[in-house]
Amino acid sequence: MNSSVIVRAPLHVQVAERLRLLIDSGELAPGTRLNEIDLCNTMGVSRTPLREAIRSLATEGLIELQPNRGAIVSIVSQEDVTEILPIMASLEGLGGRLAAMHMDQSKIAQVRKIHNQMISHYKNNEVAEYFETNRLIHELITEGSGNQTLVDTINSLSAKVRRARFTAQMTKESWAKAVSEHEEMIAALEAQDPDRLEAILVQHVETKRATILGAIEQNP
Amino acid sequence: MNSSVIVRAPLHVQVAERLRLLIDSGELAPGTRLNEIDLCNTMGVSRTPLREAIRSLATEGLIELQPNRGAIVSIVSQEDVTEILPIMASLEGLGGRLAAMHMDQSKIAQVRKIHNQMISHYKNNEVAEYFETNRLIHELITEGSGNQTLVDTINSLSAKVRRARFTAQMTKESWAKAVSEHEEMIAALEAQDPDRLEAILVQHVETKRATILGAIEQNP
DNA sequence: AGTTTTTATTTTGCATACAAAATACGATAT
DNA sequence: ATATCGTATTTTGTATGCAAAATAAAAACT
Repeated sequence: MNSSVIVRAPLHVQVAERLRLLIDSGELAPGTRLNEIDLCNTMGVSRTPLREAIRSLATEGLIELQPNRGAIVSIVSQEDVTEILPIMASLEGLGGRLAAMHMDQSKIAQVRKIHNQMISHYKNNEVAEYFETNRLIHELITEGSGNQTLVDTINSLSAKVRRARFTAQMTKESWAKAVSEHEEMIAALEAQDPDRLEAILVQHVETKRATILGAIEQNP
Repeated sequence: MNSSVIVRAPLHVQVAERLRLLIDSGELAPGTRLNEIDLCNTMGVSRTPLREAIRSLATEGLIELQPNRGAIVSIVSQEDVTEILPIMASLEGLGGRLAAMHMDQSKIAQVRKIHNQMISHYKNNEVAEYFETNRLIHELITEGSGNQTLVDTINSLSAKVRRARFTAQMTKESWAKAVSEHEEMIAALEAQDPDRLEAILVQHVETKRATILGAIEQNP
């Protein structure tokens, strides 16, 4: 008996993953029309699994179906972002509250470690590395909630905001503010203070919202 | 030129809707295996659109794919419900907060009207009608937030909890408590007090959580 | 009899083929 | 030259066919 059977994922799942990656990386920009035959050729699969993958990503919201006219990479509007961020604030706040209650010392220490890395990236002005460690910290805290549905829900919303790519527009001031909020986050987490961590995370997303909307104003 | 073109929905969308209905109504019970050929016959379509629909519902979480072995109606576990309800509490709270800020008097009056209907259903012990009006009130408040993404997110989570069908297990006490919380909700809404409405809604979902978990205890 | 092995049947996964709609193109008319 | 109509081509939507995997059934063996 073998309980760890290796089952290679179905084609439509693999295709969905590849498409998600292409969309997330911006290689398939928002608004791009998805030509089935072209994609089939580049991916080396037939139309059936490709179409199944497209349907999946459509229900995920990454792709928009246009009946009889195929599908396009969905466009994340300013309104979408404005709608999503308050939801993210609530959910990240909840995640932080639960994480402060449930995370053990070793995991908290791990977050602290990455936080320190992030700070040094900030000081060295290493933007890409900063964003990556930043993302990782939020991910670890959310996962620390122990609520997988919460993690999934946040990820799905977060993916859309990320795709809008306003992050690069961060000013010196907003960056400094974000970093100082992160200091407070870690302190609240180490103190295992749910109320405080929740409040800081809600505030943190609010800062993010202000940053993003500020950036949008300048690029109309 | 005609801007209101009638485009009949693609088959896979129609099929997905019918499947969703069958699952939601319990006609397709959790755990039921979905035989493609059988479903094709009953629905009068070929396997291609059916499979596309199944993939969609799978990413929605209503269906679980089992590679090389088809799909089953996904089973909502007690853990799932335990995870979902705190999220619903946060989101409904946010919805209420926004609704208290944005809803106009006529819409608030509409909620009051349905609330009064709900109360009379409660007094007459009309359970089904009570639940329907109850659901409608929550829907109206959430929609009153003006945040469509929030509405969608809540609906998606709510659908899973509803499918678990623990609602029938409500005791006299928990029912009374829910009703009194609803009185407070309406008062807060009419006073257009965001903080209060948010707090009540969070509390309300907490009551629901206690009711459901109490019911689960008795039916192991 | 019970268990394993082999064979047959069903069911899913993927590819292809055909039909319908949409788009692109060109000819004709004004 | 532009606009409109009609035809050709492309692209999507749906159905079907074939291969592989899984399940069920039958046979062989202990």
